[in-house]
Amino acid sequence: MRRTTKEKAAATPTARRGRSTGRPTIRDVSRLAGVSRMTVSRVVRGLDLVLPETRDRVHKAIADLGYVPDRAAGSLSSRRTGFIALMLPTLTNANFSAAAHGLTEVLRAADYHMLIAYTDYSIDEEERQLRNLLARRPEAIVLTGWLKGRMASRMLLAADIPVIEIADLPRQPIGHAIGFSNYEVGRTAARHLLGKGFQHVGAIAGSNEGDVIDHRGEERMRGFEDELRQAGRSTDLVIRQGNAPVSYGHGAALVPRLIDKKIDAVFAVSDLSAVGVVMECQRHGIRVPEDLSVMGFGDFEIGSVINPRLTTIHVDFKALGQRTGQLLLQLVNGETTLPPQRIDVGLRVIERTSVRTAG
Amino acid sequence: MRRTTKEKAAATPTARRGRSTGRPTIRDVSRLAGVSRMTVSRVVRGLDLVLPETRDRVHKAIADLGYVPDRAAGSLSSRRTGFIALMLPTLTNANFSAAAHGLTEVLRAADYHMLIAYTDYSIDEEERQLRNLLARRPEAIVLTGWLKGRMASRMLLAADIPVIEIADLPRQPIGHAIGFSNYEVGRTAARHLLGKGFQHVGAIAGSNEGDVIDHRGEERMRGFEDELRQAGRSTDLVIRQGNAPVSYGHGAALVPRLIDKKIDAVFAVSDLSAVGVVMECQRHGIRVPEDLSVMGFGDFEIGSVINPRLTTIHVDFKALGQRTGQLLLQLVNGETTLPPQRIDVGLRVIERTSVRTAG
DNA sequence: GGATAGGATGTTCACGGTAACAACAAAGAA
DNA sequence: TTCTTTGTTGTTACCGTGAACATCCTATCC
Repeated sequence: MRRTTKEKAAATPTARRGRSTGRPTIRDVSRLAGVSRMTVSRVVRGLDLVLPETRDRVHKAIADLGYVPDRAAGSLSSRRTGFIALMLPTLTNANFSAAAHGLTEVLRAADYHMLIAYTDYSIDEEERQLRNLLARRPEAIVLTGWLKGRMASRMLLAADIPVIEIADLPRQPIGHAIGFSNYEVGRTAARHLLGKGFQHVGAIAGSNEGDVIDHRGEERMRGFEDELRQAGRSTDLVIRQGNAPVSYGHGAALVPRLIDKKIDAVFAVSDLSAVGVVMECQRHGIRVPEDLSVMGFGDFEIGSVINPRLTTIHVDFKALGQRTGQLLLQLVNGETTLPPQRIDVGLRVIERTSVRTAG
Repeated sequence: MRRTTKEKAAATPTARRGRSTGRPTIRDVSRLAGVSRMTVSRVVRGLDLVLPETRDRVHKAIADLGYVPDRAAGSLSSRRTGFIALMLPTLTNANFSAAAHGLTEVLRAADYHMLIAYTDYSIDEEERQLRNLLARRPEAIVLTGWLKGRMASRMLLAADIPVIEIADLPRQPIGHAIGFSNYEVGRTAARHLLGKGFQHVGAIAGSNEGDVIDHRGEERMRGFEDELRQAGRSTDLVIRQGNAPVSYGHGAALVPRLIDKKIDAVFAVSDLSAVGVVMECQRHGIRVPEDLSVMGFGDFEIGSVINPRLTTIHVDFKALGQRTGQLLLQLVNGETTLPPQRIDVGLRVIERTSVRTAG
């Protein structure tokens, strides 16, 4: 020790004053190591301004006490929380969790922590969750919803942090946007099926009633219908029924109506629903794709496993998450002057065997 | 205003001193509403000690400024962060995310926020992630792994917060435990298949090599093998191959070996792997269950959709998450004297049609 | 030898809230 | 009337850390 610190030592180290808990703080470490709190702080943050000998003494004290720095206190002082907020409709969708996964991967390396909230497709939850997230002072926020509320926008504005909207590319982005067009997904699906020569092209999606709303699915249907109209076809075979999030059961339940309507090719709003259709068809002795062609969206793993393998539309959600992470890092590391980015990660049809060539 | 506050007003409200950012703070609200910061704090927390007239004035100021309280600052002072930490192996497993979902649901109502970290089945990540979590000062922590490291235990101890281990019931719980026995899963599966009269009973699981380890799957295999031995059967037909987390491809890839070994009933470590087996069998013209009976674990939704529907073992992960949430709330609300709980949520065989009755 | 530069460490104060307690007014009790 | 109680609001002092700046020491240079 080159110098004696003037930091006052408590008469009894065990005597805790005020509101403090029993957890070791930076002060305990500093006393044990015989240095100032600031020196400990420097060691903890790996600032490399400290003599190796001192550093080792501090590290030993940290290990002895099982000290873990309090990031809440740290961020209060430094104005950097190391949080990135992420708002999702649900955790139980493989594509969203793939995006979250890609995001986390990139940010983890930079010592950022994702703060995840999800709304279960409920609009009311959105504002509540947003407030909760912002209260943690994230350095940036990633949204998947279409934030509508006036109060929500006000809060986002006051928060004054970078905003990235992912998954669906909004027409009027709040800040940056990385994703793809669900509208184009619908158009692409319709174009693909029409191109195969089908006469009775239908689609199945959830209906949007009450508080639970799936904008993304509805966008896909809009695109699908527009493409149908443009080709001079009727949109009567587009069926909306059941609530988001749709799953296997959704598709299975709609098979009777598909038969009723004599549909020969159907686009399902999600691969899960499409798989449900295929499996239910097997039970009814309806051959896929001979009697009914089925196309999905999302390229969920299960689609590539079933018989026949599912034709679908692929979007690389993990890459989407990773790109978001990279942009995020640029933004929080000072490149605040970056003009609003709008990145379309695109989509592509994966042709497998659940769609035949007709006519 | 009944009294004039002595809180010093800045000469120029816009002039920011020190390190502060542009975001409105409780002080800005207090000035605008003409009350003390403490009064604002009471209104924000809904403490109902404030005159309605004053409360309204404060609410208006909050709305005007778009003020969102800083929870980091609040928790530093109150010693309550409102965080519950959750460590998972992965987010992309439907059962784990169901548990996370159930947990979040319960805690959300009590204004707690889940802080999620996941390790991707890597041991090295575990300690790093644990440190990151503890740095946020969660009021309790929920673990799914088997924490091994000495340092990890030291940190957990120093954190001095309730610990709940979920999913797998450990032999020596650190604190509380809610879950089921993966060992029993294996035994139950073996018993079920043996009870059906099969002669060549096998199983497929991941192998545990390198840093990536799936304790849970291995436990199931241990139980399976023990039951086999106890029945005087050979365990030669238990195949370990591929890394956790296993998915559809795992099962599909192992079908040739199942044929090779003339296995007539197989237990897959996970439904996903089992579904892979079933689908691949269809491609090879192997009939399920006539030629090969298949049993899975986890009761994933897809299992109830495929043909034939998958016989499996069900554990109610969502309920598991909810019960964890309820216990958590008891623990953080003062019931610290609660003796260590050990709750077995049990498991049950779901008989469907992928397993036949033999001999 | 004295001035200067730079490395290692220390001190002070602010970050944005809240616990604890104090102060004061109005209403009720003795 | 005076004392006590109750309800509302304010003041003070922290919570644990980091930014900014200060200080001390050693090495180097002319």
